[in-house]
Amino acid sequence: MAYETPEPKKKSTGDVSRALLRWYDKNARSLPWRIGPAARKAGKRPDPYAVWLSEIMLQQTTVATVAPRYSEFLKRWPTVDDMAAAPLDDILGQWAGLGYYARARNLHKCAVEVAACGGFPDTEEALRELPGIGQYTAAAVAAIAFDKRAVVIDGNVERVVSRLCAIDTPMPAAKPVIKTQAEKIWPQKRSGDFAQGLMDLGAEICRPKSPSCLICPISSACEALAQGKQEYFPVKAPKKEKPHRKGVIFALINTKGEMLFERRPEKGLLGGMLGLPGSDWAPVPPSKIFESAPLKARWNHIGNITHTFTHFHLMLDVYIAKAPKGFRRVADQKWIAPSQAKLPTVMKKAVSLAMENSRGEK
DNA sequence: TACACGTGGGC
DNA sequence: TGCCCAAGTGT
Repeated sequence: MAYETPEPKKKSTGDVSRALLRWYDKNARSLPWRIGPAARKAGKRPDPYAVWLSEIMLQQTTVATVAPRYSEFLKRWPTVDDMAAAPLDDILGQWAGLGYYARARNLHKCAVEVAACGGFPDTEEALRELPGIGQYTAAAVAAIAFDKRAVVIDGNVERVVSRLCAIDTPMPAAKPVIKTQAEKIWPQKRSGDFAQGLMDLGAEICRPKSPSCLICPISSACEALAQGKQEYFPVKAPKKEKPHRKGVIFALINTKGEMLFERRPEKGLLGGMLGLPGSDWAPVPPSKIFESAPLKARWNHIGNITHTFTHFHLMLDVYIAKAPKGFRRVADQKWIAPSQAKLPTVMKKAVSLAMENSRGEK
């Protein structure tokens, strides 16, 4: 018998947005910064400050990581005016461990600007001018907080749309293609719910690995599924190899058991954060190891720690010593009890190793 | 356009 | 263990 399977009925673009919104109405994740679809329909609007804060924290960071940290931020600084009035170092300390510290520096800068203007602007264009707000965040805040129609494209949306339309141009060249296709399915109303629905779909159904196409509300319109190539999209360029870098780092301990920390330069890696003094991080270990030490002392090598950043692997040799009588810290240095220091993770690792080996050094 | 910029969890 | 990935932005 030569009968072919009839082509399944494809949905129109309007059908896709209706199906997605219907799915979102029933399956929206309950998140601390979110007004659910039912309350939203009843007219409840989220606080733009809360939406903005959550969006900044969620940049390249998982929902599971952000949720508790978001609540702490909101409790400490309930309004944008509170945040604007806080010292930058308090923001950075509260941000410690979250990574991408430029977000925290821009968070403060943005809060100051917004507080000075009496509130957040409500258009994508004006939001886009604020520090730390790029194309994605401007669209997200405009849509979610202000109910504006804005095409919100994050990693989830890219994945869903590239599969839906089987876009085989490799990333990031596919971005304009994805934008064009997203524009076609984007509804005029409920833009914020549609964006969040697409993101929930990407997180829970249209996952990077083993997507749950069987329960996907828009599977009948999915070209990737029709081709049996769900996981093939989005097509990505091959990754570059991470280089290895090395350095040394010094833990100086005083008689109170405090450790000497420095505030790192405002720009660049871990900018503005607290860290232990040490060498630069280069492809080779420093030739004159003790030139970067905070003083001449009997430094005791206790081992090394490793850490992988986005773009390189790092190995640091860790040295400890006890501060001699009469040692005076310089301006940007501070004595802090190690348990109380708000540190980036790589520094936490070095401090932990130093603490484990500090018997006899304090 | 390409790269700098963190971290923790999953497999 | 090591690689992939997560609601991106700035330069």
